[in-house]
Amino acid sequence: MADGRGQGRATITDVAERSGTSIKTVSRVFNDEPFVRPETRKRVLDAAAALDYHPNMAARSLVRGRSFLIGLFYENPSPNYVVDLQTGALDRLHDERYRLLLFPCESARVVSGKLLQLARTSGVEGIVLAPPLGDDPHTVNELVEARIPFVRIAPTTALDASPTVGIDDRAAAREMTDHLLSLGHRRIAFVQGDPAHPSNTQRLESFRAAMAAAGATVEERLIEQGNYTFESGLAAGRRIFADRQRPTAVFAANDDMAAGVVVAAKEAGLDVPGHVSVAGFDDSLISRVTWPQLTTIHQPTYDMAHAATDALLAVIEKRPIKQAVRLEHQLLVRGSTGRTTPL
Amino acid sequence: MADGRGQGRATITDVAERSGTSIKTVSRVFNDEPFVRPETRKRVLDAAAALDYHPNMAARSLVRGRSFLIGLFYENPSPNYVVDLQTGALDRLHDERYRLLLFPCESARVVSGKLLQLARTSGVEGIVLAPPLGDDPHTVNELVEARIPFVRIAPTTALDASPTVGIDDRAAAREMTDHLLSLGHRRIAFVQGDPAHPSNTQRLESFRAAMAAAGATVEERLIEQGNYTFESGLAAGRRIFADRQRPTAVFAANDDMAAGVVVAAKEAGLDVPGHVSVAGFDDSLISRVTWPQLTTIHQPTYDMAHAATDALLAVIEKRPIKQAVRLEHQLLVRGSTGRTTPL
DNA sequence: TTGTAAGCGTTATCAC
DNA sequence: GTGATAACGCTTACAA
Repeated sequence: MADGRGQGRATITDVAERSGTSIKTVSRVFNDEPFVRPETRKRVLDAAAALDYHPNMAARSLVRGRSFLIGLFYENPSPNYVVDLQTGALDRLHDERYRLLLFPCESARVVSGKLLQLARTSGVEGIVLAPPLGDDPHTVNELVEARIPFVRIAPTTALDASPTVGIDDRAAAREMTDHLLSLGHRRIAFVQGDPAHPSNTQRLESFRAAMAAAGATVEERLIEQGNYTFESGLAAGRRIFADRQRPTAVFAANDDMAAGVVVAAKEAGLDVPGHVSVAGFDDSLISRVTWPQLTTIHQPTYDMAHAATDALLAVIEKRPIKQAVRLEHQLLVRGSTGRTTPL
Repeated sequence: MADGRGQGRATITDVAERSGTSIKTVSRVFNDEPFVRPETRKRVLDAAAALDYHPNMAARSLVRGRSFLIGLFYENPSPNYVVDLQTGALDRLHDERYRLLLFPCESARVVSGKLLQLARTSGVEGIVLAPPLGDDPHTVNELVEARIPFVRIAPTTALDASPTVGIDDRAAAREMTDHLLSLGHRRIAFVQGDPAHPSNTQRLESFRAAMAAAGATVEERLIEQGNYTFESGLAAGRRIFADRQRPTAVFAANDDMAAGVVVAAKEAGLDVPGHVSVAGFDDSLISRVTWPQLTTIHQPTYDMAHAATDALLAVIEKRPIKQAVRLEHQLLVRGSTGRTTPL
């Protein structure tokens, strides 16, 4: 309005003119700086409102040398998990000046070596790495060397390379295994996710340890391979149940795969949990959608993302931080596990 | 490096110096402008690579008066749908300079009147409105008046207020109803989502019309209310099956609710589809996770988001556009529907 | 308590 | 083909 450019939004100069002050004063008002007389402040605010003025983020970013952009990198194929993650981060960012940029790394769109480059190009000030990205040594090294602030969710390696937020995966897997053992199961199958994914390995190892502690034998042919998707769980379940010596329980490293196992069981004419118990991990939405609902481990994904974002902002703003935040998990016993009924 | 500021990223000036050219030339190279001799271009590129130079988005945005930010507004509570939406938009933006900003509007975080303000504050250049946001007349009016480019996915009202992308909801609902009718069902329940959500209304109306056309009676007590969530479908299913005169088929306005209905059926000791058929809408991941898998309508959510984003970029860049893009839907007959077996 | 002036890293104008 | 130089809208010394 003040200048002829019809389309143009009002600038700080327009507000200064209209309020009869200087741009510096307007700037002060919009940055909540002290030393502005209340009435001056009001004049500025009124003018701004009348002009529908909003500070130009680009200009602000430029002069401060900051982008106010946070990158969330994830490669989890479960939409439930992803949305929890996003919501946690977004909620923490609410009311902050920061914006969230999404970097879905599925389908190798982002190869290991590319992450840093992507971060650079997009100009993010900091990064939240969701599992399993936080366990890629190459990526972690690059990030450390580039001195880009980053926080990892549920990493299992190089724990001091960055602040971390997570749960106790081993304890959780042990609790689940103990739960199955306590129901009388001895022949238990395990469906793992990506074996290169350390948290998966932790769950598997903890499963083995708990089995050993109970004097139960882990049969290697019952350790199946999946990749965290529902489909991979379905395939694994089919293989498991094709065996004559089928297990009486299956523990999958996440809910999506466990849901697949449940469907495979149904296909094979097996009742869950009558003929076979199935346990998952994550407490994602899908665990409540199967029938029966899945016994699982509640992972506070939302809270972890929230806490991770919180920690990231602290790093960026050079506030004191906690290097490792450990959140509570919870064993949720639902309908998919029970005592075995002989066929 | 060129300047003493240790942390600072290389700037266009650094590249110019190192390559023995001027900043204008560097700018030309990075904007693919013509009139740069190949060897000069190479010198610039080499210098940039050596300096790990990346153009500063803030400066670029400032001088061009553009933010390169696109806003995706949605309020759908289904993570599967949301992720499809995001992925479609993100994939279209890939390789473009634009970035995607997420605006989840659930839980009334964004009230109707606030959307415009949010868009202004965040400086987005354009907006993709996912259903049901595109049917809020207030929002649509505001956006039109503010002259902010926006595209709506699957709106049902004010179709010429903006470019739109969608499927033929009425035809889809009719096909599904006909499918159920063809299986011999006559007493069919319908679980609707938010009644204020026109696409829901369209589905319901089309259901009524198809029923009427087949001479089947729609029983009002069998029109149940949900809100698109799994839980609401579960609740609706429980109410439906509590009735002595239960229907032989249930048509839910989306998959999440249909999945809830399936679980309610199981709770009631009913076999699906033996005792009751259940149909959904969307072909979201959840439809493949239930057992049996859901008969549903494939909504190309990913493609719609992709096309909507594509249209939005066209609007922003003032390229010619198609005002209405209609994508194909598909009836997917899976295990959850079949002929009724008398109890 | 308020204002002036100097940049921030680009792109755009217009000479050369 | 190429290069000075002026914006872009804002924050931040530094004055007043």
